[in-house]
Amino acid sequence: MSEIGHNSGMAEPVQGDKLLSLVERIERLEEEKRTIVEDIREVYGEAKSDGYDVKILRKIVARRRRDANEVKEEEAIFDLYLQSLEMLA
Amino acid sequence: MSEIGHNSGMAEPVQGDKLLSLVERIERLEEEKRTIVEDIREVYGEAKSDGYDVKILRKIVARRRRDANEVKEEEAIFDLYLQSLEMLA
Amino acid sequence: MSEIGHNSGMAEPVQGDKLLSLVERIERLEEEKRTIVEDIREVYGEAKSDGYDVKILRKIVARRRRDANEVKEEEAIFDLYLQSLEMLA
Amino acid sequence: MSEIGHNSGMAEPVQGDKLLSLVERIERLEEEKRTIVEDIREVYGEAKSDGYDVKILRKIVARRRRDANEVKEEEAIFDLYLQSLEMLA
DNA sequence: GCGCATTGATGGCTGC
DNA sequence: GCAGCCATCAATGCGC
Repeated sequence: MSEIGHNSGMAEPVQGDKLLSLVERIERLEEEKRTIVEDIREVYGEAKSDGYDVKILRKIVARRRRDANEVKEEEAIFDLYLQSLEMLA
Repeated sequence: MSEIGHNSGMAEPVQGDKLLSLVERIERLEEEKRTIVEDIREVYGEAKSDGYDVKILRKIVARRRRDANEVKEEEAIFDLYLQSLEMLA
Repeated sequence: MSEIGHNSGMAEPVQGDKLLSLVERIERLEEEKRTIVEDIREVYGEAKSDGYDVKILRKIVARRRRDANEVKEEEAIFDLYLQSLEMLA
Repeated sequence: MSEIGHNSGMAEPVQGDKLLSLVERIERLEEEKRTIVEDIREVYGEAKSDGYDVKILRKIVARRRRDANEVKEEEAIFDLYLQSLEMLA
């Protein structure tokens, strides 16, 4: 077989383009990501012109993110307990 | 004035919510970004199940990105040279 | 044990000073680094007084560095491909 | 004149090599810098094998650096005051 | 004082 | 499953 990628199935159309397709999907997504990142930067820029201290603002956002994660963490543990209890029931 | 942020203009409604508004816009964008990042991971995962070597695939993507950047870079340098020359004119 | 750091061996003299020793070695190296960085800045300064456009000069240096890295990169990718092929053998 | 760089003086030997010379001096210094950076990394690695928490260690070093800078800062201000006083003397 | 370039830190991925 | 590595992202410092 001339393709890289094991291709365990049989009889596939356009199979040779799979790699290119994957690459292009990734590149498309990376492009979107880049856009978002720029948008975020712009919001920080706007905050700055509003007189906010960007560095502190970043810390606030990071803190809230961390707090949110901790909440999820707690819930995950809580769920684990629940499951454990259910197993014993 | 009781607000952080200099607020050089006058008579703004809901002005105290500006900070919160900024934070929430950022958080919204970060959420979108997280989604994209997950999508990218999924595509790599799909590539893997197709039998592609993810590590190499990443290198390929990185390489193409670098090539594209290089083109831009070249143009930037070219422009710089032009500017330098104009200064001497 | 009263020390931070596990210290799995036995019978060490001055063992409590290990942390300080590490910190000081790092600081010494950082000092050296700072010197080098200043030297580099000075060379750019000299270039500037010679009439060279520092911004462009930096680009040139960066470019040469990148080219060198690219060679290494190519070799790395080449090796990766080899590995992938060996796995299929 | 065929050189970039104004070269305001006169009659210089090897003048065309000035650019290359500058670039090479910079590259030499960057190489040294890279070595130092590696050395620093190694010390952190050693600290790690000694059981120290690298992240915290970095914070300690950063803190001490900051403190040292602040001392210098103070001294600089102090010197400024001195100068000011001398001017009035 | 701002923007840019470098440098340091964090988090995810890979290989043992 | 965890440690080491790499890539990304924030932060500091410099030059204009």
